[in-house]
Amino acid sequence: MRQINQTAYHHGNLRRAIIDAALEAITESGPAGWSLRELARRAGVSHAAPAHHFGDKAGLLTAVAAEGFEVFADTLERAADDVLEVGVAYVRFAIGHRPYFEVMFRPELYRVDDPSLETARERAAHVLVTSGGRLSPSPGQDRLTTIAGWSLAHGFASLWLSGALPETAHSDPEALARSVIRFLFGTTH
Amino acid sequence: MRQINQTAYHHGNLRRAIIDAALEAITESGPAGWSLRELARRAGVSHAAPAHHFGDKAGLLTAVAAEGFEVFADTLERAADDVLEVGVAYVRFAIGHRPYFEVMFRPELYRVDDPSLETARERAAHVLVTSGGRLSPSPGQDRLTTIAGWSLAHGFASLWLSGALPETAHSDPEALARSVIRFLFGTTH
DNA sequence: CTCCAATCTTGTCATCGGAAAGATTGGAGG
DNA sequence: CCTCCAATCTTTCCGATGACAAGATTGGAG
Repeated sequence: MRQINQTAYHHGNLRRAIIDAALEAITESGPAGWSLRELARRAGVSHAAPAHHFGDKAGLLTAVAAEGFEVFADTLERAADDVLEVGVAYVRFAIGHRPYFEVMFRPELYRVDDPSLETARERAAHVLVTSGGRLSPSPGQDRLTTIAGWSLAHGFASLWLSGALPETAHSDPEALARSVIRFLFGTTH
Repeated sequence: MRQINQTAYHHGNLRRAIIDAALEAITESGPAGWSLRELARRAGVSHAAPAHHFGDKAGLLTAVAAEGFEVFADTLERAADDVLEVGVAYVRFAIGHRPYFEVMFRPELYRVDDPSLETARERAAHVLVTSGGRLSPSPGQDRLTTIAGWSLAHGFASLWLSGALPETAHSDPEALARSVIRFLFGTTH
């Protein structure tokens, strides 16, 4: 059993500590408003310690995005029974796990060909495509339905996060998202 | 009449040159993948010259966002006759003026309380709200319709720009956007 | 023609990302 | 129990950056 004390040469779980610090920092000032050195300071290690685990800044953000896509896929899969709730779950993830979301859909920040990241991303995409198919009025419109639902959920989440939506921001975003989705895809579900 | 030569102490139109350089740089590597000093080099001036016109990096991005919202508002207003085309115009702007779009909806990058920026942003919002009202099935659903249409257009544009949409990316995004919008809001317009 | 204010340059500082080289230590294998 | 290796972390260094201060240049109003 490791003791967690301040003088230990080995941190014990630096990788996790740095990712957590990154999530906090992203929450506070976005995916670009902080430095690797600051995260190292927060974790109580030297400024070069993170490099061992992540290589560089893009490596760290790759780890963040990969973790994000896994939580994302889990969230969507749990909601997959009720098709309309998949869209709500999409919004719930974006708002409830904002720092992940803000990295995931900014591919210039990380390495998109990371294997574990790709796996989780495809898992999430599969739920979206399946839901789109089940919601489609005719087999020929599966693709259109998927893109429409995806765009709606993604757009609502992005606009809400950026604060672009009007006074709306003060109310419950998840409930509002549910209203919007049912408004467009029918209320009979 | 000023001569534009390489040895002139005064650039002549540095403000515009720096903004143009910023738009190019953002196109190449996103809103964070460049430095003020690099823009100064591209414009052929010293590294401190931009500061006189914009103060700091946030000041430059404020100018970019303000200009973007003006072009944006113009684009939407021109399409305002056909309600469904407002959504298409939204997507056309995002893809045709990508560097503007990538800054505009990232408020942590600039000063959101800039007066000229606020004016243009409200002008754009007005077109969206008006279109939502005209598309709404009943007066009580004006707000929901506006948010739905806005989310759909914004989400489609964002996903297309981030490359998240499937093989779709190879086809004509504007036509695809039109299909998606008509799919959800009816084809009778 | 003069002179001021806008514009641009030079110089400086703390900080950053990244790389190199060395120190420490947990734990596998003898 | 001991040794030693590989993973982990530190120290040191470099070029580049954003921001600021002080000084140089010049267009154009009067």
